Amino acid sequence: MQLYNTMTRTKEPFVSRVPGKVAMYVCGITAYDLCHIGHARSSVVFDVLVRYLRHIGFDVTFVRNFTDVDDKIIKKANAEGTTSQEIAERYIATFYEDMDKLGILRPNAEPKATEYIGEMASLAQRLIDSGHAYRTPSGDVYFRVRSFAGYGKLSGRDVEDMRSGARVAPGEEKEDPLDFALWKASKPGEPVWESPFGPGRPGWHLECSAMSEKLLGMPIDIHGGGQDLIFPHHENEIAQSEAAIGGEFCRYWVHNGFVRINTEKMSKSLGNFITIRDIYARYLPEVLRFFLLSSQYRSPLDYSDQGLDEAEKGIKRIYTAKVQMEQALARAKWSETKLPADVTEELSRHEEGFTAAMDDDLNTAQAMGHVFGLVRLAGRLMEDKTLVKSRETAEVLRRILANFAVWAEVIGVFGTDAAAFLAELKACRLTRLGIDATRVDALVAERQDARKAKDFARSDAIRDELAVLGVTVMDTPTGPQWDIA
RNA sequence: GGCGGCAUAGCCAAGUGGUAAGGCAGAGGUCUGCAAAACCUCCAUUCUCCGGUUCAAAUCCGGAUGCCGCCUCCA
Repeated sequence: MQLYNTMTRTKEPFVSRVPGKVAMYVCGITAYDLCHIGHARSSVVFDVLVRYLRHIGFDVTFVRNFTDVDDKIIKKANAEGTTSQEIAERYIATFYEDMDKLGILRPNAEPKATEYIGEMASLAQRLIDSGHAYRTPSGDVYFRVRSFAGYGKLSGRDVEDMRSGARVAPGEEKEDPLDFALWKASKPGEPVWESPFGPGRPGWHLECSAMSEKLLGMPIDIHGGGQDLIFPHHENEIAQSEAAIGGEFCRYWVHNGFVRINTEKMSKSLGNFITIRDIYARYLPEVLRFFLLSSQYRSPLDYSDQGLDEAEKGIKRIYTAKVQMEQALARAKWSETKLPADVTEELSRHEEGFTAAMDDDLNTAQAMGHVFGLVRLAGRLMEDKTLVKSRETAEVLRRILANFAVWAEVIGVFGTDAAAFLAELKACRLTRLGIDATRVDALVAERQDARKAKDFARSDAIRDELAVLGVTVMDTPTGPQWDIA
């Protein structure tokens, strides 16, 4: 497959370092607050990448960390009069609740920074020994940015340009304003660990370097995260790791685009974020997942209720088609009517199209187009009163359902039982729209009585009444059914 | 100020040289007592604007305008 590599700014054929195996590391969350839709997007994108790599035959070892020691965690802990550990545990728990519902697979390893303090300290020591880092009188350890020739290669920055930037103020004991902390000397009210350079805590960037080296080995194949991590976080990781190991740290850098709100980046600091829970209060998790996959992962994605409504309709249509196909296949007797030749052609076109789209830098938006292509094809066959009875149609429908099952595994959408999903969706929408199901049932029953009595004026009046409530009634061979308009 | 990205129909969104996927909404039709779902048909001679390269450009180059991101914690 082709993957866009931030390092080279081009799509490249993905070739793993060890044939058949992929070592992948994604920056996880700093556990100090509820996750927002931006976290959801990042999680879904890399979840799909892992699923797809496995689908095409790779043995993927996927590591995603939790940052559980950090300024923001400490600040919150002190504000609440509790420990960093308690704060981190609380938000790791909410992370799992939100992400499990979104269908995010658990990684092979989920290291916490605090579990790898020793590895971090020893990495810092190696950098000191090789002259890439230095201690300050107060006990901090800084990375000497100018000692690493490749600094800036990921983010496309030039060290000289950055140095002249007026906004970089020199730290008290830094040799150079660009240097960044590997170890911070202990301060009152902060968690503290012993180290060869005295008591303190690790700097943020160090954990990913230390943990990926320990858990995956160097170089790793894929390193992922949001675009906002490119600088300084990933740039600093490269500097630390490559200075320490004297070789390449990571082969493919993959970054997802932002979720925006009113065309502005959604972020904690801007305060314009919507939590995943806010969405779950109104929409099914699968609707959110479908929405997040409706555009290519590198493009910005504008959040809107309208976008979620459209995603909801789209996914409903797919599940409705699944139910209809299952029903059509329940037939006992089949005819030998032949299908037009172009049916198989179209089927193959969408099957190949889906794979080609996913192969092309995980183009889920395009892949989804092929899903709908098959939905339409199935609908066309089932609509035709002659073809629907054909044995060949049954074969095509089975093949479409089989494709859907495989694809559902890959993108993590429309894989659950169709009837159950539609029932859940209906319940969700009833709540969201404030519709009283009991009252609707009563009206529908009353209308059915009127219909049996051929009192169509009365039956239509009730239909109108239901329409005002936002409900449409469908008369089926097995009796009336209703749904939200 | 430095670096980078994006601009496709009413809305969302694919498409990186060969003549505009898909979804939502909308219009007409089939079906239906009426509807709904589903299906069929229609819905961008055109891709922000201006130049250029080419037999051929939404796609490449130059310029303009607008929006966004990174340069500080951030998925």
